[in-house]
Amino acid sequence: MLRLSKLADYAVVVLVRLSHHGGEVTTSPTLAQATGVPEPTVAKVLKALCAAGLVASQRGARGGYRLARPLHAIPVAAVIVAIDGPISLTACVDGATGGCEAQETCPVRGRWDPVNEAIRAALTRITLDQMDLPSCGGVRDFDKADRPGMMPGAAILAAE
Amino acid sequence: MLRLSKLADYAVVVLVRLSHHGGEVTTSPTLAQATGVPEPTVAKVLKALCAAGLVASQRGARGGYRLARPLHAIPVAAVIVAIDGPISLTACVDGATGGCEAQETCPVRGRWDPVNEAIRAALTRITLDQMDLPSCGGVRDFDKADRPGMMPGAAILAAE
DNA sequence: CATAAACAGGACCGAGTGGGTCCTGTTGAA
DNA sequence: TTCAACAGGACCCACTCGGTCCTGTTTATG
Ligand code: FES
Ligand code: FES
Repeated sequence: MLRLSKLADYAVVVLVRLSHHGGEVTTSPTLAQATGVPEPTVAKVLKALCAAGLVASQRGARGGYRLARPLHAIPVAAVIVAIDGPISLTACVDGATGGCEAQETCPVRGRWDPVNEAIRAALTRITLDQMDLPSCGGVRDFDKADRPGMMPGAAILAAE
Repeated sequence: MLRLSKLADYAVVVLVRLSHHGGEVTTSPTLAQATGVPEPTVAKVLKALCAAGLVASQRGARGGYRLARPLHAIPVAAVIVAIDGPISLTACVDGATGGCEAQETCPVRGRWDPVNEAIRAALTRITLDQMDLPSCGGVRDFDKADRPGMMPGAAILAAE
């Protein structure tokens, strides 16, 4: 349930990895090497993050990306919004695919708002630095570059 | 972002509607009429809910469904789990689609757990009765059956 | 000034999944 | 005995998303 987009997961990985480079600009191929995520995908993610202002880009030769803010100032909500965007195309919003024509009589009209809000709050409360520090005993050998088949993907939030 | 399955939305609508029938058994066609959700889909949802123990079924002629517990005892998390199930098929769980072979070195290994937990808590805290009572001024004419094109679908939780 | 490295920002395609439908039992009240 | 209604599958199609690629544009560097 509540499937999180895999791209968003990648974004978190990339951002955390990027933070380990200090303030130095880092190229997307380098990040791809370090994370094991295919390079084009890393580039795609970084572009989105840059557009959202989470990372700053340096164009031209010797260019690359740099964190725009420290990790502890980036809530996961910001990352998710940057990647997946505030997908407004609900059936309720625009009548794109035969949307609900009886909005004012819908039994759950606006009923998801509190749920929505609660989740949003939870996602805003947790920042990226909390996903970086080793707290569950995992191996943290980030210095070893090129991890072959690493594929971040705790991309599903299973309930219970 | 965080797209909620549409079936889960349907389930909430059906459950709330079902609660308005008191303890009387109600057929799925009746519920389909009342909610506007296509009948086969309602049946599908009800089967899942029955399997999860959220509703009780009465087989045979004059059969139907009945709430197994009052609304305030059903957290939305239970509904979502009943419908979508604790989808365990993460890339991390089974190596189905080239899953991560370097789980122990993965940078975000287990990092989503707190987020997961926070969302789960939020979803457990909110119960179905909170999605029923009119609190935002919406029209609540449940007694008028057959709503033509009603299509529940606040199925996307947009963040910010 | 020429060159190459690296980002920008699209278009594009294929696989996977979930919404929706249908069909065949099985149950049990009338 | 009959029929309404649930049980529990199988099934198909549309849509989305992950992933790739291509063509600019920018800017260090020699
Ligand atoms: S991708 Fe499965 S543990 Fe990191
Ligand atoms: S389906 Fe859009 S308001 Fe209910």
